[in-house]
Amino acid sequence: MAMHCFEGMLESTSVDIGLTLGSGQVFRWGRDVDGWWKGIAYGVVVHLRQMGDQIQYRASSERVATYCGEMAIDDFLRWYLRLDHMPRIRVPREDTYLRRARDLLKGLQFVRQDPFECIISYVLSVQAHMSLTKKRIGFLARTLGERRVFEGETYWTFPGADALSELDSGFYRRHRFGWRSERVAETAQFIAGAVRGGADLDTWRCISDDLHALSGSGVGIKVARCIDLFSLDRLYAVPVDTWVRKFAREWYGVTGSDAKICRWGEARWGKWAGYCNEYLFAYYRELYGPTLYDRVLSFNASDEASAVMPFEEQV
DNA sequence: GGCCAGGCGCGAC
DNA sequence: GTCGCGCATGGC
Repeated sequence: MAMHCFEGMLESTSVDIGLTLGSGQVFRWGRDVDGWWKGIAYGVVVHLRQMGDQIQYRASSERVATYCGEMAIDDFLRWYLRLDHMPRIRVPREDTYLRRARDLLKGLQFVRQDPFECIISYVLSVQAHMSLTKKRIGFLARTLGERRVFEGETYWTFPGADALSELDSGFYRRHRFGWRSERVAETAQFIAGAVRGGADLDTWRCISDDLHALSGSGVGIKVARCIDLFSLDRLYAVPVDTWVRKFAREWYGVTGSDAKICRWGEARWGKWAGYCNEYLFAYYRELYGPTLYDRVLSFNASDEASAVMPFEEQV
């Protein structure tokens, strides 16, 4: 059961691992007390540590299957962390907030999340604190995912669409997912039906767009933009959440519906609007919300498996 | 104990 | 197309 460790080094002149993995875009990464960032993505356990311009890695597999095909682990990590892509964001001279935010958060990159995991995660995140969302995602992984033991710690992969689609909304209700229950169940089933035989990036984009158009999926404008930005290479997307509403109003005098703020941001910043919005979002939250230090709790990979498995109904 | 969370969906206009 | 409101749950 214990897995071999594949190690190596990656060049990274522009990406900051802590800013990236601690930004809140991913739910299954954490920083351990030993200084390593630990997580599981695409079914592979990965440990990362930044050492200046280099990133040291340890991984549980040397091959990784993605929607872009199978990759060697170092190619995968360069792709996943988007190490070769850090666009130079041009800031209008008068936009002092964005300039400050960009200078402070230079190195925050968008990870290429697994689209299915990203969709389910953000459907679950609706009107819930990140800590609770993380718990729910972790619960799904422990009950339906595959067990991976790496370096003495237990991890669980995120379940596939076929596994998740076996659950009905009653299961989620019983496990106190609230009104997200019907939406997660419907969405998982929709995706399971749509990805038979695999899906590439274009297919995932169509699936996400369809879910957004489909009422009851739980994919509204905000969740759709998160999926776009964090897993579908649509780096122009501007997700509008409670923090974005605040900085839009207080710093730019923009008010109104989320859709209106979204259009404003995407029109204002153009091609790389996702970066601009994320810099401002993270900067504002750092000033007025929980800081990065507060949010990055010590890592706990080895949560006990749930005593109640989904198909062992205990009433 | 009240307020809020990386909002969505539905029914009125 | 846009606005207002109800919604389950748990953290703080």
